[in-house]
Amino acid sequence: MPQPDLLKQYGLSVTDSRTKILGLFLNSTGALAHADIEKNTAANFDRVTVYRTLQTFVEKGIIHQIPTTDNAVLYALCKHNNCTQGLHKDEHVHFICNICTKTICLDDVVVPEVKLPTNFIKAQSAMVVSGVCRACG
Amino acid sequence: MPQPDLLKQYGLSVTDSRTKILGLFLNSTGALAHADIEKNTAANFDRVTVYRTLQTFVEKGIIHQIPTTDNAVLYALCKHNNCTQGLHKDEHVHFICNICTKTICLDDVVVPEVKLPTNFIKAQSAMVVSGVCRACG
DNA sequence: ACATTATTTGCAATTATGTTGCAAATAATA
DNA sequence: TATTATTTGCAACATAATTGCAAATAATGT
Repeated sequence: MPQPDLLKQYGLSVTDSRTKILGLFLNSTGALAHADIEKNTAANFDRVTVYRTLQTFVEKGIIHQIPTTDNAVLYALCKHNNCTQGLHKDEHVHFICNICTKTICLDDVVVPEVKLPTNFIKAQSAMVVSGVCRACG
Repeated sequence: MPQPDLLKQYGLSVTDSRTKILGLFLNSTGALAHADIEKNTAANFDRVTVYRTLQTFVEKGIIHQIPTTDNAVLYALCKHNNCTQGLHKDEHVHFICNICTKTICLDDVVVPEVKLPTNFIKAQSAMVVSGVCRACG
């Protein structure tokens, strides 16, 4: 589906920045940082616009934030369509390659369950694995 | 072991800031953020000193950085003594309580293994679970 | 205990990161 | 195409983090 239709489907008005930024995600294998987006859009959008676009996409369930070990802020597309307004359900493992430094969503690797100590109640869980990715191995 | 001896053991010169900041970690149940440290040291150390002290502790394997889902930067003591210069081996699960917002190291809950896709090679893994902790449940 | 050497600290300046209000520009709609 | 609603970009602000360098402090050898 082309970007404009995708945006409409999520109830968003179609603007230049949204179309281009969504395009970046659709054409990227790994996750993107705020800085990647600022650099890679030929048309330069204001920092604020990028922040607000990313925020909107997260709220609508188009992209999700990725937990990292080094506390960088990364985003990637929600590929299984079970994310909705504000509720993200992408409990898949994320992989950080130490060679190419890309972060990849392992969409088919589910975060395993763990046995918590008594009286701890789980709501959500996230897992990040680092190492060498397929492309670099 | 008192802080000064601990510092010496790690090959660090004993200074006021290091002793006090290490003391904070030793007396704390949960993880600490940079801000916690700035607030809780009676003697006010410069922000830069706090940053550099934390960095030194991480390098020496005294504390480790904790992955969080909301990209806050948190540190906690390495309790099992298998962390060395630059190489951290604390693959335990971290728990974030949504009520008291504390982050707790579940030192005895090991991060489970996952089956990665073909040609992905694992080096390290981290897991964060959020929910309600024992104290708040 | 003290002088010398090495390390650490704090300050100032700089850079990066993220937020808010508001007027102008753009998109949706009727 | 006119009207309304939304979005953008600017300016200002707030916070977080890094660097160079001189002064202060700790370690070392005698």
